Amino acid sequence: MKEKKPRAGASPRQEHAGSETAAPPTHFIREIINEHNKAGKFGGKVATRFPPEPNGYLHIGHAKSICLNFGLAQEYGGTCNLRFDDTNPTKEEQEYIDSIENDVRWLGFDWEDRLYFASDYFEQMYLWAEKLITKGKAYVCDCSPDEVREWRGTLTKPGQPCVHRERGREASLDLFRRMRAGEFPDGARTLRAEIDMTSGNINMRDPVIYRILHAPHPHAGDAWCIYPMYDYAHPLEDAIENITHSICTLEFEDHRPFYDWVIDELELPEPHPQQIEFARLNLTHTLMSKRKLLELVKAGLVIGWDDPRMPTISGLRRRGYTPEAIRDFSERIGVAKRDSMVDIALLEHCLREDLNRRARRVMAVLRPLKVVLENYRDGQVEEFDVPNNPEDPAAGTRKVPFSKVLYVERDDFRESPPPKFYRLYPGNEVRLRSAYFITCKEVVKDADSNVVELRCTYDRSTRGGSAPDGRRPKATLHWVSANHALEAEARLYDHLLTVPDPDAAGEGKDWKWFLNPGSLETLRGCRVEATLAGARPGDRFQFERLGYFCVDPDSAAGKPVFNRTVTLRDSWAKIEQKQKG
RNA sequence: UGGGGCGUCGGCAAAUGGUAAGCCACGGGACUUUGGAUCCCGCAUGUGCAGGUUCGAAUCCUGCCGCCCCAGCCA
Repeated sequence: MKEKKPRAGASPRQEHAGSETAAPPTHFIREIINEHNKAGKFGGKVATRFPPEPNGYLHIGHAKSICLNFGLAQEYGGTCNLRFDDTNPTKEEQEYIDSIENDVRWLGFDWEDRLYFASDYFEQMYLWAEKLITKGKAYVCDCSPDEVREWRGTLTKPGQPCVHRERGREASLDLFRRMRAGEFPDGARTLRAEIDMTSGNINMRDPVIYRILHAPHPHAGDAWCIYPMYDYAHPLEDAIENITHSICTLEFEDHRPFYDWVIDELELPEPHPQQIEFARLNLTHTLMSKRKLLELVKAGLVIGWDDPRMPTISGLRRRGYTPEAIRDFSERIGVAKRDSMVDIALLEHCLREDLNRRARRVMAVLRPLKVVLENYRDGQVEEFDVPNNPEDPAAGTRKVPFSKVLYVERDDFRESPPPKFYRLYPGNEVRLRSAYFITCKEVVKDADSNVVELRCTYDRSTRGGSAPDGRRPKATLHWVSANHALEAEARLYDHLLTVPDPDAAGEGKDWKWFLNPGSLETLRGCRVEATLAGARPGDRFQFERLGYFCVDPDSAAGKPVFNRTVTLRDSWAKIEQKQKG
């Protein structure tokens, strides 16, 4: 948002660009704009818009579009409008409008006073529709949906005009006015553009531009019972707002001829907005379809739109993602016209890079294993200074209490260590971060031979974590003092899907077949540093050696809940994985 | 078998006729009080395929092949 992240050194791309002014990496849309500017097409102006339909929550794919549209406007000293494309009241809700505004703002973009609704233009659109009828470029059609489909032909068979095409302008105008007046039931008639039933482009075979929908509208209320179709409305919205570059996704490429037709036939002022299509974002191991996401929410497979496993902006936010990381990601993936699938590892990389720089470090033991220091005095408590962020000395240090009974991570102990395991095992010495070296002397088990406690000794000469004789344990462990730690819940998230691309994983399996049953693991009884007692929902931390965590709104006083945003890179896990084959 | 797009490393993606950037991932090494971070090194004798033009082709031409989108009164 406000702070410009001073990345350690210039970005490699910028270095490649070769100047201090760091020209952004280019892409075909920038080139189109540059050409327009060179030719003076829009008088050097750049006016874009982000036009969501309020029928769901925004996701990471929308973030790409938001960053593109608002980013381009910023770059070229232009403007970007937030415009709700609310032409279908049967699917739209105020809740979605609110969430979208919130998400765009959270991402760090500002539409100032340019918040628009397509529905605010309905009267003008209606008047223009009448003009089309008067010009003989539109007619009221009485066909049923099935009949429309039949007359339309197929991909390889041209369509044919229905009788209503010939009914005359006056009749159409009269009927259209009565449609608006509410004389007909839903679906009884439509207004259609009159173009070419034989066009190879099916979008030009007299597309429907108005339909009857007796439904209240979340923004326009009950003012209308006929609503314009996207294909008719969108070019007009753009024209009304003097949009110069109307950026949308690839599937609308086929619609561009109609987009231009509408503006041309209505003889709207030049220069007309230019529609430009780019490839939408696809991300591995997740879903990028509003329909499927809605299904997850409705089926209760996730707790809501903001479930931290969701690729929604609200889900990512709750998970602990930062707007900076998402914006960086959007820039790095580039903009092109080829269908692509971006590895979610890149998103995670951008996040780690951002969080590493700014997240406060803290020690938290997720799966506690009790450690008793046999040679440490009962009741003694020491406090150690622990750095808050090694990446940022200015973040200072904090005091962390240490005592005879501690907890360490259960994963950090093995009774019989595999090769290259450097952590605790009988007889081995390790460092407790910022505290002492300890050596495992004895393993205490319960009746079922579960390890329940480690008896260790500490070396008092290693206070602070370094030995006078210079010996250096190969492992440094995080820990908490049993009597001082705070109990917490941790929610560990993994990918939503078990496969990178459910559509490619095939064999006729539905995407739901690939939902990851391990996408959420809830851990209770975690022990965290007492300094976390004052943490507020949304606060982010690095739990040393484990990952980045974010305080969930489900937290209660004294009972914090942490979402694991992303793990740290874990080279031991890789070694272990390889050992397992 | 109509129309519209797109094919460059495992994944993104530059190169705009002058001899294949960068990032992620992956592999190796250095350093390390986070097996974190950081830093080094490696990673397309070749741009879907086949021809052609040219001193020179990922870029131009021809012909194939493959993938995506379109038959909502959704957007």
